[in-house]
Amino acid sequence: MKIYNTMTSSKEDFVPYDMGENAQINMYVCGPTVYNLLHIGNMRCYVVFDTIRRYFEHKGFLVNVVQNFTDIDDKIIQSADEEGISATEVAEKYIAEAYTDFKAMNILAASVYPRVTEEMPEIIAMIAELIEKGFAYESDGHVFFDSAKTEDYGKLSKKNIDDLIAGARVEVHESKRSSVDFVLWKPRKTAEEPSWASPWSDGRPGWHIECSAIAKKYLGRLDLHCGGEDLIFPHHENEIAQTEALQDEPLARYWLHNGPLTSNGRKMSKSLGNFSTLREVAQNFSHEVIRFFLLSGHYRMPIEYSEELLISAEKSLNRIKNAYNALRELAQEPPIPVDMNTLKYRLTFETCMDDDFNTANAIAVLFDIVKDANMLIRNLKITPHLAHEYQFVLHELCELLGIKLGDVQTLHIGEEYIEEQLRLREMARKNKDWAKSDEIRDALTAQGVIIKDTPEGAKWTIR
RNA sequence: GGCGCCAUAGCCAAGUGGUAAGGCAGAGGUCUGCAAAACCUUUAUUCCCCGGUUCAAAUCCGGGUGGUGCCUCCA
Repeated sequence: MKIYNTMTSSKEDFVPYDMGENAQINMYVCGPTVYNLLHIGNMRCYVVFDTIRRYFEHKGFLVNVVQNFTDIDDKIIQSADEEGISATEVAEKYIAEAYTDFKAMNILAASVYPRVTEEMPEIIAMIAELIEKGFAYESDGHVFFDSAKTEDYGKLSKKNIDDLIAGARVEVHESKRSSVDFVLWKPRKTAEEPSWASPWSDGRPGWHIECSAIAKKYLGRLDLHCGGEDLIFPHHENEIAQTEALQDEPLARYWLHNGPLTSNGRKMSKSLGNFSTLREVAQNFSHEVIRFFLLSGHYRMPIEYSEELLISAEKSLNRIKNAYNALRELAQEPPIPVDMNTLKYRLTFETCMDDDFNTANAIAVLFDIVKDANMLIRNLKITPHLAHEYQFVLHELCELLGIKLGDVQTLHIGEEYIEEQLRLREMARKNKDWAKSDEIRDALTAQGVIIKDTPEGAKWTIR
């Protein structure tokens, strides 16, 4: 299995710490700051790493996933002011919304979702240790990490300290020794602001230290550290500096970063304002379509978002669903499991995924299955057992990508109503009243019911 | 200014040395009352441009051009 490691800028063979039977691998995913609904660009990260997690599980690993929630931060305090509620209430609210979105996107639950506000003892202890060992200094209630004390600061993002100092675009905080130093602890600005007691001031942690402390507490040794590529610098670089100042082992063996979702060529972000929340997109497209869309390109490449491209993705996924439904109607449970005829698809699928999780190629394999199955059906070469086998492999490989095929979606009209309308349409068709027949069909189509006329009569499926 | 990444058909997108996957859209045909779904045929002599290496380059090297990401106590 080859994985692209940002640290070495190359694809490497995956070698976990634990190599035994039922080996466990530790995976840390940088989670969201909860001050708003997640947008579809945020979602890409969670979908990508959920897919990777599923694939590791398929390979027989027990995957221990830890994903944090940053539940205290300037933006949360700002949202609280705007919404007239407390920072805690803002965080609670958007954590609940995030769980709803994760579930809707069929993202498997992490082992634990630690919250920054509940990890203060660990965070404060880690800062204290950094000061004690000379890697951090206190100044006026602040604590800063002293970048000059590390030997290889910048190794992940391939930056060097001199360039960073030369390129500094923002006025350096008066208490900092160097523009490259970053904050570990900062005092509260107002008495109302949420704060925690510490040896340095009543305040709260900087953004980077939380992930280091949480990863250390819940995972110890990390096989994989994952996040969006915009986190490489400074966030992940700083995590490395903090953690590796206190231990000999690297913070993580493999660093995985997903590419951005773009809108009109620019990274979708809250600051640019060019974002669509998942909720907004989900009004027009199913979550399966959104997930399929997000996996249609390689995870490290940018993906352009537009309604038009979602429509294209929807049609593509429908091709798979149509074949799946056709197979399901023909399928019959085999007495013994067989995969002689479909083993080749599994093997090709795995070859694609083994190559740095190439979901674009893996999806092409799904279309191979669809093409071959459709041809067998068309040429009446399919047996009930073979139909079952094809249906099974299609379902299983889609499931590996987290894409649901078989689930009936919510309809706003009842089945009895549909059946009744179809009876009326059948009568109209017998009388060759095509206008009436088409009118009924169009009405049902508008409500999301697709009618298909077959020799055995009309059949319906949900769009 | 520093450090990266990207450029493949109308659109999206794989492809890191051996002669351009896949999907969407389009065209023609089969099936159908018409549709839907499906099947068949068709759609890049060529991968941003210019040089170079090689028997062989979309792939490697050099130089351009265009786009974009990061360089904050932003996330």
